Amino acid sequence: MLSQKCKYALQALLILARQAGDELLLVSDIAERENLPKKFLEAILLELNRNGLVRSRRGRGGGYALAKPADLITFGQVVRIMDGPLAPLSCVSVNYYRKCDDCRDELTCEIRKVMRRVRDAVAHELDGTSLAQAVAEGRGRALLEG
Amino acid sequence: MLSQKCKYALQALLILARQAGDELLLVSDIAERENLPKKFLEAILLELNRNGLVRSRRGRGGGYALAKPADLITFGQVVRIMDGPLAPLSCVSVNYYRKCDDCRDELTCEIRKVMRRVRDAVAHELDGTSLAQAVAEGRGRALLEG
DNA sequence: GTATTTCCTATCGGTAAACCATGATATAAT
DNA sequence: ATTATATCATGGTTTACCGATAGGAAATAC
Repeated sequence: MLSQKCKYALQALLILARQAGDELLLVSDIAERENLPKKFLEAILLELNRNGLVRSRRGRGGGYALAKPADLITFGQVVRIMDGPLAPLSCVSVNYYRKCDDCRDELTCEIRKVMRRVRDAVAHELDGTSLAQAVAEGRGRALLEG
Repeated sequence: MLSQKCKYALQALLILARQAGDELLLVSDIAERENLPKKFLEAILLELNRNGLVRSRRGRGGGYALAKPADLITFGQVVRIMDGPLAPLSCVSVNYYRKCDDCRDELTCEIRKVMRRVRDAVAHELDGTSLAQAVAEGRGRALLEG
């Protein structure tokens, strides 16, 4: 299950994605629009900023915007930043691989084989869906294929 | 990510699945073979018992065996018992559906649409793989299709 | 009736999730 | 410059869950 943090991140990013142009949005505005806890959202956007998905300006007239076009930001990127590996087992993770503590032989582990397929299926969906696609889909029809 | 508990459960069940016939296996034997904490495994098998995946007999000569043929027990069943919903959001869960706390309209939520596909992909893999298939696959080739 | 083995309840330390409070720092308008 | 406005940084709180263990009750075989 996705963390609350990750859900909030996706909500915020989708709002920014819908915001055409380079207009900056305030944390408080996003929080209000989506009913998110403001301080928590602040921390989330900060993390997204450090990871290059979002850019910011501080001080009066400041705020947040996407750091790149919405079709270059995928759900997979967001989930990995917020919640870590997509894989159900670290030993089948591509981006966060780590051997299982007590595994005698990774190559013959039946659980691993199954979970590898799960990981691939999840990654296929999440890495294959961008913010732009999700927004378009929400408008009634998927206009962008990726 | 799967919990440790769930991993242990799958390991134990695969051992039982490999055990032909109705021979009972001791908790201590399973624990020893797979290097699992015995007391913890005890609790896990108890839970699997209460959920009908496993049957037991107590006292001398007692132990555990699968409650039904290995091709009728799927990874999906096990994961749901141990870790709950497969879905990344409760609002897209089929077996554990629950509305998101702060969702204004479930039907237009873009995040939900994406996560629904993820859920389906995961369920397809896990519900489509039985203990028997995993064991067969481990022997080099999948002999059973389901 | 005694040894064996599962069943049941309770507990515990550690860790992470979800926030909140406070203040520092950068920016723009006055 | 000063002030109002925002983001940035740090640290704490509360709650809940995860992984595991302890101790004994209940059932079964010999």
